[in-house]
Amino acid sequence: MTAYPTNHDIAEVFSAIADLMEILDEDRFRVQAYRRAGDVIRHLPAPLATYRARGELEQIPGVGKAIAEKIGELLDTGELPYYNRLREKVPPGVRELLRVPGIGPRTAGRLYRELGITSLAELKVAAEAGRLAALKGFGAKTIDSILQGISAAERQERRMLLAHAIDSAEALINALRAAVPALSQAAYAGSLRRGRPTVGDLDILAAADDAPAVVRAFTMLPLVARVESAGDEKASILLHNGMQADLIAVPPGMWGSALQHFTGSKAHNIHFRELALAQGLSFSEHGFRRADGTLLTCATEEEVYAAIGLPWIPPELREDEGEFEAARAGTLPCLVELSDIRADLHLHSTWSDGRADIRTMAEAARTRGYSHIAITDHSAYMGMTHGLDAERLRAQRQEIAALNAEYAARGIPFRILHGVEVDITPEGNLALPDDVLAELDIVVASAHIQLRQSPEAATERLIRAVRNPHVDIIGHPVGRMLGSRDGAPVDIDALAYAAAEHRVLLEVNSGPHRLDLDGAAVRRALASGAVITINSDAHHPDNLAWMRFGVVTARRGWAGAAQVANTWSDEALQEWLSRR
DNA sequence: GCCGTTTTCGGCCCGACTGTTTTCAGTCG
Repeated sequence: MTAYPTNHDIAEVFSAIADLMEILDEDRFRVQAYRRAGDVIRHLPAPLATYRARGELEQIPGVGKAIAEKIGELLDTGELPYYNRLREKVPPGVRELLRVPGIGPRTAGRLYRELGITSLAELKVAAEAGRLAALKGFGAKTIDSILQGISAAERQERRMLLAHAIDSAEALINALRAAVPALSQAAYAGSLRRGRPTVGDLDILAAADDAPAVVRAFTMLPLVARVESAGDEKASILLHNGMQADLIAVPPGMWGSALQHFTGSKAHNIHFRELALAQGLSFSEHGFRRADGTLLTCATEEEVYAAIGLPWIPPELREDEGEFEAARAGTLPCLVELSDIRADLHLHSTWSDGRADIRTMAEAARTRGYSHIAITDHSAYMGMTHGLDAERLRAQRQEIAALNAEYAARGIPFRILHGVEVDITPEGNLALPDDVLAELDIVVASAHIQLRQSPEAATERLIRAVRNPHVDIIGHPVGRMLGSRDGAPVDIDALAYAAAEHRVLLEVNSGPHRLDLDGAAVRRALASGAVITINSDAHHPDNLAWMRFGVVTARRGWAGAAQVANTWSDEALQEWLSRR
């Protein structure tokens, strides 16, 4: 473990504990407790060290006295004796057997105890040598499916980006609609509908009077490479592009309950069903089962939530992180919508590393109905070969002024703000002098290099930038790249307090690899009084469409339109910035 | 191990699908 155990590191320990306990067949509710703690910690907006410093560890849902103590041990020593004792009972390699689809904790435990298998490689050898057949209950089909599962696990199937998942899901739905004209409704659900930054598999829901026929048609689509399982209402398939997709088909009258069930999250559904049970209703994807055995079906999600006395909850909020309490109290937020967006305040052009000139980018923005944009090319700094210095910024200013004059002359209500994306050095200085920044309409300050800093250094770096009187936006604040690097361990609360005090906007960068800030951080930042801006960071006119991913991310952070500066008019933005 | 509009003790969501079974356990979402 690194010098600063990240939330991710610690979450991984608790997930591993849950897996090992489950393999050892320990109490399933204790297993569940560790698993939940791992999941919650993995998505926390601030470093665990920050929670502990404030004595707030036990306020984290799913973290009680015992787990809080273990977090403390991990933060202080990077070690956890309890975890080490488990690893002595079950070699860590046994855990990787769980990655094989179809192998769960019971099977993994038996493979270890009865055959001494302690890794994927050993499992493969044993399966190919026919040694698995010696186990009671292991028939030819089971062994065959394990062999297939091993190759799937070996392919290291990664979670896919939200943007790619949406493309595939929409293609799949279109294909299904074409194959089944009688389809009354079809939609994607799951983590994709909740807008998570990455998605493990596609969950497709379809409604038709003859549901089994829809399942059959689904499994026969040309996009399908292999059928994993198929019944009367569900099927699981592998697409040629490597993605896995699940379908649920229901009669139209059950659309609401099925959509709710299949959208999740798991934690949200468990909480929902507990609330239903408290009212004498047992809920499943088929509807509500009353105490007398009768079934209450729901054609819409609104009916599902209404049945237990709640308003409809937007999918982006369904993580069991307070949405039920807010729904009951009538305080659910009115979330920002893509149609609220009037500006994009972080765009590049061929003046630095963009692929289109300023006019092209501006016209793309006008096509989207925006009223203003900011052109924010890179400052000259280490590694940025085409970055702008003071002289080129002045030349760029003239080009933008000419374009604005042209729009005004043609009576077009559209304005281009002249900005820059200036680098924040590791110490928190800016790569351009103050007098140059003072000439610009708007300044985005971003860190691009040396992101592996201590929590203190990473936070101080950004806060120093916030305190610069010319900085208006902190771009992609933590600097994560999905699938390749974690973000800097920034204390979001501290950053947001400073941003609120100095009237600096925190960015939700909509780039499919970034989505930074993420939803949890947005929520935390808004709670601290900060205002955000959702920007595409487009380097090509097509990239302006990324805005939808940023909006979904902000919605996951409970953001309303008023808290998003690029939903404001140009005049309102100017007034807000000028009052710094 | 966590948690509280039934509870500080006694609960902890629900059902489809599969394979190998004569009635069900394991896995998955």
